[in-house]
Amino acid sequence: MKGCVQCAVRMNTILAGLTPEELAEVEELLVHQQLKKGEVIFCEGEKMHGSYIVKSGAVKLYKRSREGERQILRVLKEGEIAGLCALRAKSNYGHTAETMEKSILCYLNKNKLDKLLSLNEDLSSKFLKVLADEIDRAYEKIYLLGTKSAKEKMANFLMSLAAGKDEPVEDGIELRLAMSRDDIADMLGISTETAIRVLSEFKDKDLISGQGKYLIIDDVDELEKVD
Amino acid sequence: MKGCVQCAVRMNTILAGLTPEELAEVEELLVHQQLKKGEVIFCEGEKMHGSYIVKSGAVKLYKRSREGERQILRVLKEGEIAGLCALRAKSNYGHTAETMEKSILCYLNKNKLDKLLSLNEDLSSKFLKVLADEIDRAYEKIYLLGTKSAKEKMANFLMSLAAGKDEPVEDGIELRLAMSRDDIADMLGISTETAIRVLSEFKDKDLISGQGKYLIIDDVDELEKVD
DNA sequence: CGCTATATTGAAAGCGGTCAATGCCTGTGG
DNA sequence: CCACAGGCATTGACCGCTTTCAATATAGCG
Repeated sequence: MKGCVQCAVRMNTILAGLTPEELAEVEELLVHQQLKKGEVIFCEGEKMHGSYIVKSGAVKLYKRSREGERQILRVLKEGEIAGLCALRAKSNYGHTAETMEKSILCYLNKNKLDKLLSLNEDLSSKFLKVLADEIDRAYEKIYLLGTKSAKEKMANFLMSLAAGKDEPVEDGIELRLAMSRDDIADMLGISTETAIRVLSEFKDKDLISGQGKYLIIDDVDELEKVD
Repeated sequence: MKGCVQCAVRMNTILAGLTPEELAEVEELLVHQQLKKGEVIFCEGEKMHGSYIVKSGAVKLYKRSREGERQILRVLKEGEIAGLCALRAKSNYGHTAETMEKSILCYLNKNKLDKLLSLNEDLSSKFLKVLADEIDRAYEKIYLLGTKSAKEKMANFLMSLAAGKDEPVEDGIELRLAMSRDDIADMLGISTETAIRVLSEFKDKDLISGQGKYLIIDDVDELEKVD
């Protein structure tokens, strides 16, 4: 468990910045979990019991219909939190969370989280910012899904991945997609085939190159103008 | 200004439940505004300065692209809050807010709101719940936009309006849409013509009746099963 | 009472989805 | 080490839903 506190301090999570006493408190609240790729952390409709800080790896949040249609709502990376709905009054998870690769998570029990929040107003303030940021991100996604074509969605997706990198490789921006074509399609609200076709078209037009999970953006300017 | 405090108490807002002293505090923070239909409260990209509680009327939040495509993110009714992004670190509104009818708003300056939040942990807790609820709502919308057909979106929209009413009129549920076909289309991420055509089809199939802003859901069960 | 915005309908074109076949890549067992 | 199975990626053909463009109809408003 000591490791959890260590990681809370080192990591760029909302828990960073707590006082030593608070961390001692936190120590009792955190539970480490190591999960393999493809494991379900919690499931839509399941009774809600807490949140999970992603310490390493990646987690996708999604909803699925009875017919199997799936929409990926969000991909969480290191330092982000799954199950924020633990802060709500309602008591069931509204979506499913699943690891996309081997991941380490810190579990925060809801009751203890609530207690911690009521003790520490600075932590509340941080959570408010995290939630408000998440709303903004969600609004942006609603906008993209509601108004953009498949090509525009894909271009936007590739550029959002590129935004993380500040080291433009010699000729372009190198990306490694940590997900399948299927996942990409379900993030963008298009079919897998369309996703693949759009990528192929981008390659034909020399906007991108590479293959499989390793892609290179060769022409950012043109990608921005896709139409 | 006294009226603001009165309304804060009476209204079902997050400000309800504050102690008398806190309300006295709030009194200085609130500013009333009466706006006509179609007035812009704040604009995407504009420097952020505060939030607005909707006291009466309705407010739509939307984003718009350079080409004029518009996506309505959310419609706020009495008691809800526009400009929640005031809680974030970033300093610009991420979307535009505009009244959909004559509305009364209470303005909450950001700095004072922050102060109030730091003074009152219960208020922080309420805001956390409001924000978490909003995230859930946004996720649901992402799911609908990403996976559903025009008909399904419309059916879902009509039923969500019906959900507010508990008095099923003799033969069906009476709805009065407080918005144009254009607005509906931009909420669902479809074209105006498609929105109208879907409504016409529903009428042909006797799922709904009525015209203009007054519609009646005649067959909820069938509407739920729409394709 | 005309004017302008909104609502409605038609026809044609295009984007994206579905179905189907094939290729590719990896892990596994013989 | 190789063959094979299963999953993922890719491409083609075709179809249907949505959009777009255009023409009216209708309604709210000054």
